[in-house]
Amino acid sequence: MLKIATWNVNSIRTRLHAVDQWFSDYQPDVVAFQETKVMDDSFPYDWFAERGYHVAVHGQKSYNGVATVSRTNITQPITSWEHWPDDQARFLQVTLPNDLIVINVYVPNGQSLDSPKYTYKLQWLDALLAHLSTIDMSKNRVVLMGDFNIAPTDQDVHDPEIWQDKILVSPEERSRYQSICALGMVDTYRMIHPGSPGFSWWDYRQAGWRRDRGLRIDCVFVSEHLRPACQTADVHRLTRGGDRPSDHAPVTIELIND
DNA sequence: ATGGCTTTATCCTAAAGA
Repeated sequence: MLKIATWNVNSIRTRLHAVDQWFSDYQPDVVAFQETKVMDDSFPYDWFAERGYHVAVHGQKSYNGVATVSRTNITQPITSWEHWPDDQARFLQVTLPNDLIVINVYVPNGQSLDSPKYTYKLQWLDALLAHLSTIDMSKNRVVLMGDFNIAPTDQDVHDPEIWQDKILVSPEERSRYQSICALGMVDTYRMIHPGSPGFSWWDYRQAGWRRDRGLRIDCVFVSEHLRPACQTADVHRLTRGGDRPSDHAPVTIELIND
């Protein structure tokens, strides 16, 4: 059994105490981090090496940054797309033993519907879709996970009226989310918990956590080929109530026969 | 109507996040 997680930590160096607590509790095998906010040469490699994890990073200064850690060896890291070069560190694909492809994404936030950052977000998602379309999801073992910055439906939003016409819930964003599914990828949390909100993010402001005003924007997809192997998916929301927490909680799946 | 909180850096003010 393989324990796989995605977690937007909002600075890996500032959050190492929370990472330490959660790794001790859950003992994950593979973790995709987003918003590491650190250049590659300053990543806390030693912390992970001491605990038996291999590390692949794609970082940048101050903003963004993704990293994938695994108890097993990591090969074939890919950090950019030839068809759409991106100067922000938001994508990291690696291969694990048994030809398991693990794709870690930090989808742009977009800021607001009238912002140039929104245009960039939609273009970024189209580039991701172009990349995913080159992989046959019915034949390959693929995990796609990260902070998608999209609440796929109103079920994933604490108060859809408040979020009406805001970023993260627009038809254009949701359409691209559906396009990921149409390529043969399964939204694991929603498959296993069709009736639970499954919020993974709560605003630091307005007592968002205490009032449970959250969104489900962090997701683990598996390829159709892997669907039978995934029978467990969870949001580890208690991390959000810990000491100096990230505003995102880890989202996990467990794969059997691995 | 605005901002609330948290992090980083060109560090006490601004930008970005969602």
